[in-house]
Parts: sequence; C-alpha cells; structure tokens
Amino acid sequence: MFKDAMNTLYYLVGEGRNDVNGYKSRAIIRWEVREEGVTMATLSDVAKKAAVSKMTVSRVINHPDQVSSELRELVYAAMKELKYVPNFAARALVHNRTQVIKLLILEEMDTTEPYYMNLLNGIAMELDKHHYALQLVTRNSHSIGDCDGLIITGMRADDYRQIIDPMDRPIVLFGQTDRAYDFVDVDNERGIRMATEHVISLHFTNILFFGISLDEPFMMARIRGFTETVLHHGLYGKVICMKNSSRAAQIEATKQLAMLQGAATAIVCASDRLAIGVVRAVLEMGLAIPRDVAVTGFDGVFLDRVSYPKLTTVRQPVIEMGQECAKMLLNKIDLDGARIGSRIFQPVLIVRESTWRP
Amino acid sequence: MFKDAMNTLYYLVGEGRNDVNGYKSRAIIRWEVREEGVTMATLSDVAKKAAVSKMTVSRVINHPDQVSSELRELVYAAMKELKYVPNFAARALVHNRTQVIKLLILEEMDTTEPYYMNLLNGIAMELDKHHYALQLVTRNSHSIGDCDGLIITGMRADDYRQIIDPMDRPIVLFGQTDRAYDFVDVDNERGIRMATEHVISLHFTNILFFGISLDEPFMMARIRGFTETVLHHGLYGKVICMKNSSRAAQIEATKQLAMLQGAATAIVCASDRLAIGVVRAVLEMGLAIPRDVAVTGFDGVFLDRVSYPKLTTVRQPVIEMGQECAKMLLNKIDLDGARIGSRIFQPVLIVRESTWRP
DNA sequence: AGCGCAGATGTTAGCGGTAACAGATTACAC
DNA sequence: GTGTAATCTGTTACCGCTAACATCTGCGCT
Repeated sequence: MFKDAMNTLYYLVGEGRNDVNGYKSRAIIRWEVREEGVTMATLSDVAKKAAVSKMTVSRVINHPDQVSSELRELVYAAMKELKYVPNFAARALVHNRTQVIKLLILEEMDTTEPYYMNLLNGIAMELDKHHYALQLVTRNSHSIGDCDGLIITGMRADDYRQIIDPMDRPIVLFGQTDRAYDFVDVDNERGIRMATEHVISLHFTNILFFGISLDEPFMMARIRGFTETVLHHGLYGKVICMKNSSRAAQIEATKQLAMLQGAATAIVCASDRLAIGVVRAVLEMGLAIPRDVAVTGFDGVFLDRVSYPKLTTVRQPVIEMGQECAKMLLNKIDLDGARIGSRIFQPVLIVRESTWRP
Repeated sequence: MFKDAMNTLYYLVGEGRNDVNGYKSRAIIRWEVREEGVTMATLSDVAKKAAVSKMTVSRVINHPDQVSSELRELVYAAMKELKYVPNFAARALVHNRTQVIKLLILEEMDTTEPYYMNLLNGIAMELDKHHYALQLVTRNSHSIGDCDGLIITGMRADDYRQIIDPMDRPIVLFGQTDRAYDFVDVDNERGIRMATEHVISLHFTNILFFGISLDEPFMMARIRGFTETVLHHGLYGKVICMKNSSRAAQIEATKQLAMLQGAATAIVCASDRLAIGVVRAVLEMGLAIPRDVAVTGFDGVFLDRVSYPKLTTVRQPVIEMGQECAKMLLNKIDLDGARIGSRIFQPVLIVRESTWRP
C-alpha cells in the first residue's frame, strides 16, 4: 500500500484467496485505486480485501460461528485494516426497522427537571451504543412516525385503555404497574422505609410524611413504607399529601410545625422538591436543622445537593434505570415483543446535613 | 374498500390511470389483498394506488414542481389514503448519509447540570423534526462512528488545532469564537451590562463582579460588559474570578463582604451557580437580601428558581439556541458545508427577589 | 414531412446490507 | 466406491428510495 503524488491510496487486493491448506490457489492479483478518506469502507470493500464474498463478511459480523476460523481471521484483519464500520441505515432497511425508540412522557414534565434529564441520559446512552435513535414524544405526538419500540413513563390509570394497550409495538414502562407489562422501577417502599428508620434511629418521635397527592402505585408504595415502619416502632406518624411543589410543602410545613409548637420533628418527604420547601419553612421559622427539625427527601438527583443545608435523601439510580429500560426494550424487540420480566432497583440512603451533623 | 371476516382490507387499485384529457385509457382494474396495519405503506404502494411509477411519487415528494399538477394531486390523495410515511433509512442509504449529528462537549460536563439538559433538548427537538439522530460524544469518543455533522461546545484554544480544524464534516460551534467557524451564542456583554445597569439603578455603589476563571471569549465579553458599564457610571467596580462552583463563590463572598463591613453591596455573577454561593454567604453572615446585598446571576436555567430567595438573572434562551444550532447545521449540510454566518441571541433580564422586593 | 426541442414520465441500476437458497466440500457409514 | 448428511461458502434477490438516463409526447420551425 503506498501513496502517489495525487494523494491516492493504492491497495493490493486479491481476487481469490491465496494458497491455503494445500488447496489449489485461485489468487489473481490486481490493483485497485481508491480515494483516501473520502468514502468509508463498505462490506464489499472488506470482502474484496479478504478475498471472500460479501456474505461471508456479513456472517462474520452476525453469525461468526458459521464461518471457519480461518476465513474469520482473514475477514477480521481486513475489517481492521480498512477501519470498517457497518452502515446501520442499510441494516435497518433490510430488517424493516426504523432504529427509532420513542420515549413517551405522559405526565406533565418540566424539561428542566434534572430527574428527567438523567433518565433521558441513561436511555440515550444505552440506545446510542446499539445505534438506536431516541425520539421524545408526548400524549399528543406519540403516534407521529414509526418506531421499533417505546419506553413510557408517567402513565395514569386511564392511559392504559386509551394509549398503552392499543400500541402494537414492544413497550417497557418506567414506573411500576400491576398490569401485564414489563417495567423498571426503584423499590419505593423500601426507600421510604430506610428514610423513616433513619430518623427514628436519631430518636425523633414526632414523624410526618409529606406525600404527593397522586393515586399511583409508586405513591401508595411510599406511603406504605412510611406507615408500616412507624407502626412497627409503635410511634405516631401523620401522612399529609400535596402537589409536588416546594411552595406547597413550605406552606404545609409551616402549618404543621406551628401546631407542634417547637417539638423536635422529623419530616420524611416523598421528593427532594417537597423537602426543599420544608427546609425553607424551617429556616423561616427560625428553627434549626437538624436539631429541631430533620428532613429527608427522595430522588437524589441534583436538588438534594443545591439545597442548603444539603438534603439527606433516598437516591434512585436514575441513569442506570434509564439504561436498563433501554436494554430491556432492545431485548424485547429482538425477542419479538415477548414478556421478559421487570427489574426493581434498590435505592440508597444518602445521609447529609438535613438530618445529621457530625 | 371493505373488510372481510379475516380482518383483511381489500383495496381497489388501477393498473393504469383512467381516461384523462381524452388520452386513450389504459385502466385495467384488479383487486389486491393487504393485511391491515401490519406493514407500513411504501412508495411502491402509493405508486400503484395512484397508477403512476415509483419515480413520479418520489418526485412529488422531492421535486414537486417537476410533476404535472394533475398527477401530483393524484399522488397526494394516494399518500393520504395510505397514510404514507417515507422511510428515512432508505433515503439515507441512497444519499450516503448517516442521519447522525454528534454533539461534542469538550468541557467537563456535569450531566446533572440543567444548562446542558436544555441545550440538548433544543438540539434534539429540532433534529428530530428532520429525522436526524443525536449522538453525545466527548473528547475521547468523538471519532467513533460516522456522522453528517457536529455541534461543538466548550472548546478551548488548544482544541482548534487538535480536534476542530481536522474535522472533515460540517460544524456549528455553540459559543462565540473569533475563528472562521459558524457559531451560536448569546450576547454575553450585553447580558452583564443589563444586570449591572439594573443594580446601579437600585442605587448600589459598591459593585463586585464574580467571574469564572476561564480565558474564553464568553468570559472576556462578560467582564467587558461589567467594567464598561461601571466605568460609564463613574463607579468603583471590582472583578474577582474563581472556578464555577457555589462553594468557591460562598467563600469569596464571605471574604469580600467582611472587608466591606456591612456596606450595601451588589454582586453581579457570571453564573447562577456562583450567585447561589453568594446568597448562602450573605444569609450565613446574617445580612439581608436585597437590602444589604443584591445578587444577580447568569443563565436562567433552573438554578435561579430553586434558589431562595429566587435569583435575579440574565436568561439565555438556551432551548431556542439549541434549536438554532441544529437548524444551522442541517442547513450547512444541505449547502455542502459552506459558511452560513453566526447567530447571536439577545438575553433577557429577569428581576426577582435577590435584587428587588415589591 | 421531418427536424430539434422541452417537458413529463418511466426504466434501470445501485446505495449497503441480509435472508434464503444453491453449490461445493468434507466426513462418515455401508 | 457410493450415498448422505453436515458444514462451509457463494449467488441471487430484495429492503425503500433516488440519480441518471431513456422514452415519449406535443409543439414550433424550416
């Protein structure tokens, strides 16, 4: 292989394999001219270089066990030398695939909310590895264009009949469900149990739970985690639900703490957003964190760290969960949409200033 | 068109166009059976239905002016009836395109940073419209796989020679540059000028600027915006640069405010992150915002709103800027990589509790 | 009539890959 | 030696679409 003055590469290629194993050689050498760097190597190029058919190269990529190790090595060498990269558009065309996965977000989403950012990131990273594109769709746009599968989040009871059940594509849900769908979620009950045990271990006896007023499985699980833990310790616990906003939590916390007249209190929150509102209320009332009031959040994505004092929180491995969604879905697609079971991640309690000072 | 008991659709299709304009008719009617909903309509299907060749349908899509209005309408009707959606993989294959755009982030990115989340969102939304996929790459991975073009952000002086100049694909930079590249940015100088003018109009006379210690055009512009405005009003202004972290800002603010011994002070920050640190310092010193100290941030993406008190900030239309990046790049690709000029967005001053109380 | 011409439409080939089949070679049993 | 299955490899056709070329039509001109 050498360059001429015109910066053109000359490749030596054989039209047949050279003498191997004593079989008759069918090698007829000829020269081929190729522009440098302008075009990417194709399967054909590799085939020529390795002196095999396109099909053999294709097989080396997709079913390597069907090819003799001898030719396989030849092909690998050729691919390496030509820096071969498969063309995914062509493969998609043959398989009648779109290489598009849709992420359908059914709840109202704040795109700036880091929780979703991380989920998205996890999904996108994983899809990318397999050369799938991610398309963000909503309640209104979900039927525009074709796709190979969907990840759906934020579904409410009504959505099953109207949107999810009629889908004729593989689906993975982000968020637990009692229906016959594969899903990925965190162990919500256990997460809140950990947070509640934590504040109990700090000797708080007045314990409140601030929940989100949604009749969804994940909230039910979190409430259950709280009530069962409190009961188990023979303590008094109060559950208050509100919309997931720091302002709502601030107002509610102010009210509840006033009623408790300064008695040491722990507030276990169902989200970091709520916890931030509680922190504000506490500081505004001139109480001390964590001496007078201990606060725990849930999610552990960004908000816990920008809070001051920093929040003790139940961290969900959101990025990893996103990746798992993608993996499961691609797997499902390969398996023609068969059920493959769900995956529940274990949350981690992160202890910080809002409950504990060294 | 009607269904039979097997839920199969029968379409009536003509093998030739019916008598038009008095030309001899070549219509031979026959029946065709088609499964419902299983396969998507292709260009061929549309061609058959409209009784024209595939090429005519293709032309209606890509060069409608080359087709007589008569046939065009026929084709449109057929496409509509069959709910035709073009197959982008096939088109990409013909045009030797990958339909992939890479977003190359050269600075260290905190994946949780909402700023990037929004940028990404804007880019992804726009690319999606044109059926392009977004691939996130870094300094290490930028050369993996092929793409049709790149959006690059966070570049430093060294990067041009090593990474950017050698690229043989169309590029749009996110962030201003003095080199011969197309870019998208916000008017940094004007943004800081607005913030500075604002605190001056509130009668602050001690004014500090907290910058980020990076020798990049955007920082230079922000510093310039500050110094020129302060000078213009014949005031004293001090510029302090540090790394972009709330903790650094908190430490620096504590030091500076102690030196000023409680004199009313305004601190103009080069990012919301810095501003949040300043707010913490002020509260911890027992000073009042905005009475004793006024604080302004920059970016206006999420952080300004989770701060308490909420930050006055210079908002960049980050999502829109992301969209513009994508639009410019796709345009450039169509134009075979020609220069197309840059786009500078105007920032907006959002006044909130950190400088002004009604 | 015969010519060139322009515009509308059809035909062909091929983008890069793979499934399905066909052909070649070997191994082994009888 | 022959039949037969197992294993490997090549050939063909096609996925959906479009560029380039070929064909056809009617028109105006000499």
